[in-house]
Amino acid sequence: MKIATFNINGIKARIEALTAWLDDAAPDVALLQEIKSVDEAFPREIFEDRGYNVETHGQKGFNGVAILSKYPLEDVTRGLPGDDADEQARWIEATVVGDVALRLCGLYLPNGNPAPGPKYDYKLAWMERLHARATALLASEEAALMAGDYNVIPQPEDAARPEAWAEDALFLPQTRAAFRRIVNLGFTEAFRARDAAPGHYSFWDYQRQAWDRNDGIRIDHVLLTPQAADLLNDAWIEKDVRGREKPSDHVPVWVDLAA
DNA sequence: ATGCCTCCCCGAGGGAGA
Repeated sequence: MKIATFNINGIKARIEALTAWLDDAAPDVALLQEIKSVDEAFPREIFEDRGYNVETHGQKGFNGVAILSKYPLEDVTRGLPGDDADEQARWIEATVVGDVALRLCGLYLPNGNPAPGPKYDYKLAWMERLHARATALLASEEAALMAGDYNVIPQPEDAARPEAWAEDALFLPQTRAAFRRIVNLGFTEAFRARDAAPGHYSFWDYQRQAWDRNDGIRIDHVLLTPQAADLLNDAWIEKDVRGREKPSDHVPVWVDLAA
């Protein structure tokens, strides 16, 4: 089963690039972030016509996550538990059943800038809720993954210019520690399990010719429970998508599971 | 580099992103 996570930066602006990518790359499952659409406005027919089941958790203007799947999506839940007052659409879960059942969690972790400040407080609180959900997911002993835009640069080698991010919410020690604390519960970070080399990125800013200068950061991640990690065939970043027509500023990050 | 683009809201210019 080939699964990709992709921050598309707006479904309306990305519909042509996204459908071209789907037709070419043919993921079994695509976890999408930043759909920037309410559920009613999401063009689900375009994907259903291509054989995908569609589940969305959108909101007006920004944020929003979705799952496209060639397998039926079961037991769908929306919203990260732990704060009933949180109205931001950043989390969706569903189960797919291939050779084995696999729980999918799609996430769009808050950016958190400027730090310090209320937005950074929200990011850290959200990561604490993620830690709680991750703990429960491990306790279930299911094959499961949490994939999406984490807005976390885990290590200096995940940025072309780490010094430029020293004061940024994506790279502050407290951010990286919160991420490590989740991974260290027992998850496998799929890409790093396959490739330990520096210089692999999943985001390049639209500004300052960041793509042309390869001034990127790696912030889109797939975390696997042990039961899912046992199924890992491969993981990779589809870098060339960034150089296509009217691209998102992120590119797809993939795993291939024996599931 | 106090965001130089891009996308969203709408229908001008501001919020958000990273």
